[in-house]
Amino acid sequence: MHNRSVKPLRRVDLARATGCNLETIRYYETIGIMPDPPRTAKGYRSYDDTHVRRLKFVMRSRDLGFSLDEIRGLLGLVDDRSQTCAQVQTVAETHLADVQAKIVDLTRIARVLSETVARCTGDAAPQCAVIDTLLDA
Amino acid sequence: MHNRSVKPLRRVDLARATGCNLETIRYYETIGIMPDPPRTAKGYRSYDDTHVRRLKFVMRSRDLGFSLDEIRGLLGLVDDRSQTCAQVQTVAETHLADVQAKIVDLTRIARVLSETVARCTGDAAPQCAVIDTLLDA
DNA sequence: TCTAAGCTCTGTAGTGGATACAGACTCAAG
DNA sequence: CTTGAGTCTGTATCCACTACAGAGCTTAGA
Repeated sequence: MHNRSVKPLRRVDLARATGCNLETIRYYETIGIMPDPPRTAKGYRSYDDTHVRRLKFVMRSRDLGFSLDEIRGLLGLVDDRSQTCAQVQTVAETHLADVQAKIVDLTRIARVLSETVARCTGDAAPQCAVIDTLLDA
Repeated sequence: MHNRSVKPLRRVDLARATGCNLETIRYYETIGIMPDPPRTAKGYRSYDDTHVRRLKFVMRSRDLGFSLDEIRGLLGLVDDRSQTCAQVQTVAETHLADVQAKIVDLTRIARVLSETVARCTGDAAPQCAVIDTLLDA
């Protein structure tokens, strides 16, 4: 195993390494998603590889639509490695069901919208199929 | 034309007639989506049919996922009846494109999630396909 | 007539998930 | 020694609501 010490990362470096917004890092620290990092003598945050990995985990989870609360749960399961798989599976399956419900909703909305827009004349008339749909009970 | 005067509606009556939350009505008034209604001598809001129709319009629009800003635009086009159809069509088409983009996103997310969950053993093992997916770069 | 339920009013705070900005400070390269 | 890029903190803003406190009013029934 190599033992050369690695240069600590500044906040902007962590942001660049992960693609995360600079301010969001601080936000994640205040709400406990990311740990309070060690500080330099002057009070500057000092990150390392573990922070990069954890933040990437958070961002991939957000990208898959997990809420910060769900991510807190997932991180807890990652940190405390016991009985992991079944519990994680439950969280993921619940989330998947939410996502699928949202897709159903949006699909209905898209259908109504495109049917309605299709009835538009598109001219300068004051009458409009979209407005009619929205006005009709 | 009938000319019998109609009993004015209280806030709770408007809420019940439309299915809108009580507080949301006041919110829509403060942000200008709904007009400031006339008041009784004691300062109570007094609504009529026009408010019911307008609020129903707003709620159907929200149901179709239009933002309050988009709804403000649609209401403007409803109120000021000139050149309506083409403009409304543009708003609706833009919104439809947004919705379709969201569906694509969520579909990708659902695919990743279900593929990942399918690899779960579901047992008490500390190793988990979901976590692996989230950890892997 | 009295009472109790059920409304009304206002202002303000909280939600989630960030993002932005002010104002002061520090660090590194040229 | 200057300049630009970074740091720090606290606080405000966004969307679309929702909730609550604490006061006042109205109305139906006993």
